[in-house]
Amino acid sequence: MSDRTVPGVMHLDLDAFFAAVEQRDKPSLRGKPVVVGGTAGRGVVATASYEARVFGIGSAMPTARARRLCPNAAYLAGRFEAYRVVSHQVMDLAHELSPLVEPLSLDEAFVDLSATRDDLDVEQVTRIAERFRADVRARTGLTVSVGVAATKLVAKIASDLRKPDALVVVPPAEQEALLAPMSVRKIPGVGAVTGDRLIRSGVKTIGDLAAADERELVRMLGKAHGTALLAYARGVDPRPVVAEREAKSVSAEETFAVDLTDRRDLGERLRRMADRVAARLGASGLSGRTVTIKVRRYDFSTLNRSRTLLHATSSAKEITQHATELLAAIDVADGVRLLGVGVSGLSEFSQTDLLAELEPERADGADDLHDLAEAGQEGEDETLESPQPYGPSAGAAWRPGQDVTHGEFGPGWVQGSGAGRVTVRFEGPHTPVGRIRTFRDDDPDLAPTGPPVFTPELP
DNA sequence: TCTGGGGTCCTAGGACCC
DNA sequence: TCTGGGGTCCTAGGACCC
Repeated sequence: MSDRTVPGVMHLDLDAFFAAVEQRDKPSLRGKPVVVGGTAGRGVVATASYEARVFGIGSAMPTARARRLCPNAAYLAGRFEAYRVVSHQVMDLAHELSPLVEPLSLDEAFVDLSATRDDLDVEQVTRIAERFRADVRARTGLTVSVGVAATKLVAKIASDLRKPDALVVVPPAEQEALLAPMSVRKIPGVGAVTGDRLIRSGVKTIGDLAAADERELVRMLGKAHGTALLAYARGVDPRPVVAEREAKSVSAEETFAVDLTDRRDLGERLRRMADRVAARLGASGLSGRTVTIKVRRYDFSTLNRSRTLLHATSSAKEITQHATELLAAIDVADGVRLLGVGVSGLSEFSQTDLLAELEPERADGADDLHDLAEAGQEGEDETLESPQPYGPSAGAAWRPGQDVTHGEFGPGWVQGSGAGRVTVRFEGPHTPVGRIRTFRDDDPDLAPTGPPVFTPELP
């Protein structure tokens, strides 16, 4: 475990990650504004390239607004397969530094450098971190910002301090002076609501927070949040770097292009989302006892309804059954904007699941305390790859950014589509800027592919 | 400007048990 | 007949993160 007087915690954060992978793989986008996220009507920005940020575009902004701010940016739907490959490469490099790597998302992780070394000092961690950053660049072609400090809190703040492509090491002795003048909003966990509450009560900086009264903070923010924030502000952060945390829930949700009111329509979508959740549970050998649905209404108010079973399940039919019953009790007449299904209270594959797998015919549930509820009344068997007859991606067989290949022109990517046409630019990570061609969107020579292979330059 | 999708953690109240 | 305190589980909602 890390010693709080030694700069042993490293935080890594890939710069504008999704957009950077797109620019790497699409030469025509290098140096240009690129926005990755939901491209349909109700989409929001996941990542904007630094060139796009100049126009005021940032994460979580509605894409419609981003388009007004910068109509000429490239708007791409995202290629998570490609992002996962890169993320893996970076996490592998992190594991070369320490066995204690805690991923926070595809593009962020903590690494406990002190797990394998004693007596770390500022010079040593600087060397380690700079070599790591060079390795990431050579292996993936991307830049990563890194912060190193004695605690998670300070390491994370440090990695953000001089982004992009920067290393900031905070010697423990300088930590307090660094934090004190910063806005309380810089503390991860202090968002819009907590930030406003603090600022309205006169607590603007981390220094102010460190001097605040604990009882007052607890009254304002609750026990856990109040005491934790006060400790952070005073430089106290005992959280260890924890490798491999187990998943606590699995869910799927969808925001519709237009609000829905039709129960059959909603039920069908609920069933498809339950299929996806069940497939993911099955793939990771998990099942769960609590089924939850989420309903966001036309006015953005959000309801959750859940039910805890006597046994754990990963069955699509069973999840659908319970989710459908939960939905039946909700008034949808005014319009549903988003619908979701989740399973929590997870455990490793349960007995019932094994039985169901071994004896698919038998559903008598004799050994089952709960009413197994003879789930699928329609008797219809769920398939994982059901076609999507409607939805926000209606008719959008070609998504912007998608990798494709053409019989005559070779590999490329979709720039845009509509009105029966697809526009493709033919280029890859190691080609010059490519030519553009437009095809009928049912051109038999055009086919989707996986991501292009990025090969690092050899030393 | 009009708000994604995948998660985590916390709080509060009520049921229930000892 | 009235009144305890603590612990756990469940449900619902909300803040927050990337």
